[in-house]
Amino acid sequence: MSGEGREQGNRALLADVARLSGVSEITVSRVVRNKGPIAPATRERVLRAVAETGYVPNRLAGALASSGSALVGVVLPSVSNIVFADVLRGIHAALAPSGHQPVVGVTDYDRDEEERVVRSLLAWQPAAMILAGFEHTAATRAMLTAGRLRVAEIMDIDTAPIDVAVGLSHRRAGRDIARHLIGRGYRRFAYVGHDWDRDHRARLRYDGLVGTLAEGGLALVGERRIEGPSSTLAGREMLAALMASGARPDVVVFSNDDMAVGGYFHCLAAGLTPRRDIALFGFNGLDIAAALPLRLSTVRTNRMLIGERAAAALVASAERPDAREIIDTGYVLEAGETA
Amino acid sequence: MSGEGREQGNRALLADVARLSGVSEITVSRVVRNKGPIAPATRERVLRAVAETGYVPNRLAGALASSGSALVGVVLPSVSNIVFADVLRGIHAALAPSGHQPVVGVTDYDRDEEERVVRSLLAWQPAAMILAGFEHTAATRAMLTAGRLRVAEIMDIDTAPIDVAVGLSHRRAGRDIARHLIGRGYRRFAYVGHDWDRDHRARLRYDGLVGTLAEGGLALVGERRIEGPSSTLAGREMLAALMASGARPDVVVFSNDDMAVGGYFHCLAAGLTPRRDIALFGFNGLDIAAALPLRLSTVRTNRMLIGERAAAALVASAERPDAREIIDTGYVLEAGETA
DNA sequence: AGTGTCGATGACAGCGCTGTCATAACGAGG
DNA sequence: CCTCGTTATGACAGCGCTGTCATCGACACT
Repeated sequence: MSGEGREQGNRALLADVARLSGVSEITVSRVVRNKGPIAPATRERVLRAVAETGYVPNRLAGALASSGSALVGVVLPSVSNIVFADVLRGIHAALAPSGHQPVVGVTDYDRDEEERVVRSLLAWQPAAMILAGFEHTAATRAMLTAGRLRVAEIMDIDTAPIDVAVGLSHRRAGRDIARHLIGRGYRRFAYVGHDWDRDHRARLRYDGLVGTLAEGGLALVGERRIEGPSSTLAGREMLAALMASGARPDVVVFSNDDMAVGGYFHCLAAGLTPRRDIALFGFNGLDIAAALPLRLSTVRTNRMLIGERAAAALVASAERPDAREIIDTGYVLEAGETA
Repeated sequence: MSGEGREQGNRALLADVARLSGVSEITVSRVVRNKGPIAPATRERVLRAVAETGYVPNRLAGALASSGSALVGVVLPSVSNIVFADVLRGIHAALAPSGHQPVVGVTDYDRDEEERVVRSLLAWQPAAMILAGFEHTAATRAMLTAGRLRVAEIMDIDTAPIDVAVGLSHRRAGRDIARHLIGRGYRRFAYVGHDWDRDHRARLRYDGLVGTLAEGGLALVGERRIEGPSSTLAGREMLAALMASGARPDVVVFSNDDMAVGGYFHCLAAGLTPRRDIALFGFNGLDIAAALPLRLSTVRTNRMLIGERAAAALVASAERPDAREIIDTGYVLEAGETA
C-alpha cells in the first residue's frame, strides 16, 4: 500500500470523456444512457471519446445518484440443484435485455439463513427481489413488505404472495398424478420422498396425491422418506428399503426425478423391469429422465420459464401494483414408459 | 424484532440512527463496520438504535465512498451445468464470511458474450473477478489486465493465468486415464465426446489421452463427437452410433460423466453389460455416476474446492501480487466398476 | 415583431456513506 | 505543571454520477 499508485491504472471518468469531447458531463451521461435529446453530431463526438478513453460507467455511482439500482436480488435454496439452476438461467435471460444484474444469495434451505441473505441483498438497494418459496421468517416478510421494491415468490402458486407469484400448483399436480395413475389401472400406491422441511412443494404434491387417492377409496400401501435432500442414491436406497419391508406396490410415486431415477437404478440392480414388475413415477421432467432406457413417467415443469416470467413481471413496472399477481406456468404430464 | 414499524415507510439512514443515539454519523458508521476505537457504552447505544430503526446500510453508497466494493464478479459459461453450479457453491461459501457478494454473469460458452459480460460486471467496480477458462478476447484480456482488480481463471491450470489460476491439469488427467486403462489391460480404445469449441478442457483431456496412447503404440479404434453440449442423451446416441459403425472397442472413454451415463444407458438398452462386454470411463465424478447399478469408473474433480480456493485467494489480498499463482486442486481416479 | 414551443445543453446540488484530519479528554511520565 | 501519547469522537469534503431546473437558440405561428 504505497501512495504512488496513480500512474496508468486510473480508469476514465465521465469528466475525462466530457473534457475530451468538449461537452459537459451531463451530456456525456445522457449519451451513454441514451436518455434525453442529443444532437447526432454531439452523440458521435461523445461516443468517439468514450471509445478512445475506454470509459466504463461506474454503476455504483449511477445507482446511488438516481437512487435506484439495476440489481435484482435472487434468493435460492441451492444452486447445485438443477431445478434452481434452470430458474436462474431463465432469470438471467429475461434480465439481460434491460441491463439488470441478478445478485444471487443461497439459503441452503434454511429460513434464518434466508433472512440473513435477504438483509444483505437489501443493502445493495435492489430494484426487485426474487425468492423461491413462500416460507419466510416474520422479519424477512417485514423487510420485503416494507421496502418499496418489487418481490416475486416463485415455484409455487398454492400460497398468497407478497407481490407476485410465479410457478405451478404443486397440489394440483399431485392430484393429476393420482388421477392419471388410477386411470391406468394402478391401485397399490407407494411413495418414496425426501425431506419436507426443506422442500415444502414436495409436501404439497404429496397432499394432492394422497387426497385424491383417498377420494377414490385408496391409501398408500407403503411410504418411505429420507431425512435430507433428494438424490439419486437416496432414491435407490429408499426404494430398496421399501421393497424389503414387504410392501407390494404396483406403482411407486417419487418426490422428484432424482429420486425416481435412483429407483430405476434399484430396479436394474434387483432385476426388476420398470412398469412390467413395478411402475415408477417422478416429477420435474429432467433431461436424464428422458435418456433412461425406458423414458421415465413424470411431470414436466418449465423451470426456465418460471425464472423468465418472474424477472419479466418485475422489470415491467418498478411500482408494486395494488393487486397481487399470480402467474401459472403450468406443467405437462409425460406418460413415459415406466408407468 | 422490537417495534419494527416505527420509522414506517422510508428506510432509516445513518443520520437517523445518529440522531436517535445522540452521536455523529461517522461514529455510527464505525460501530456498524466494527472499525476504529469505540467506547463500549457508545457501541451499545448505537446498536440499540440500529435495531430500533431497522437500519440497513446502503452498500452502494459505502462502496462509492470508500471506492472499493465488496462485489466479486463471477463469469461462467453456464449455470445449469452441475459442474459450474458446484463451483459457484464453493465461491459462495468462501465469500460469505468476509461479506463479499458474488455477482454472476453467464456467457453461454461465447467469447464475445464473455467480453460483454465482463464489461458490464466491471461497471460495478468489483474487488475481484473469477472467470472459467483462459480463452478470452483481446479486449477482455485488456480490461482484466488494466484494472487493478484481482482476477482468477479457474477449472484449468494448463495455461498461464493473468493473475491466479485454480483448477486441475486436464492434460495430465487425460494421460492418467490412458495409463490406468492400459494398466488394466485395455487396448482397443474409443472416444465419445462433445463440442471442443465450447469446452476447451475436454480437448485437453483428449490430447493427454491420445498422446499417452500413442506413446504406448496405441491409437483410437473409433471416435465420435457431437456438435453441441454434453448430455446424457447425446452420450447414449453417440455410443449407439459408434457401435453401429462397426468399431469394436474394448473400452470407451467419454468426455465427461453425463456422456458416460448416457453410454451406460445405451448398454442397458442394447443388452450389453458394462465392463464385461464393454468398458466405460467418464470424467468429473458426479453423484449420479456413483448411484448407477455399477459404479461408473471416472475421475473425481473437486469443483466446490476450486470455487472455494479461487475466492479465498482473491479475498486474501486486494493487491495483485507480482508473481502469478497457480493452485492445483487435484483429482482422484475412481476405479469404479465399469472399467 | 412578439410570443410560444421545442430541441439541445449546462449549472448545481445532492444520493448515503467513508477517508482524513482535527479535536477533546485524560492519564502517564518527566 | 507541562508535555506527550492514547482513546474516543466529530467536521468536512468528497466518491462518480444523475435529477432538476435553467438557459439559449431556432423555428413556427399570429
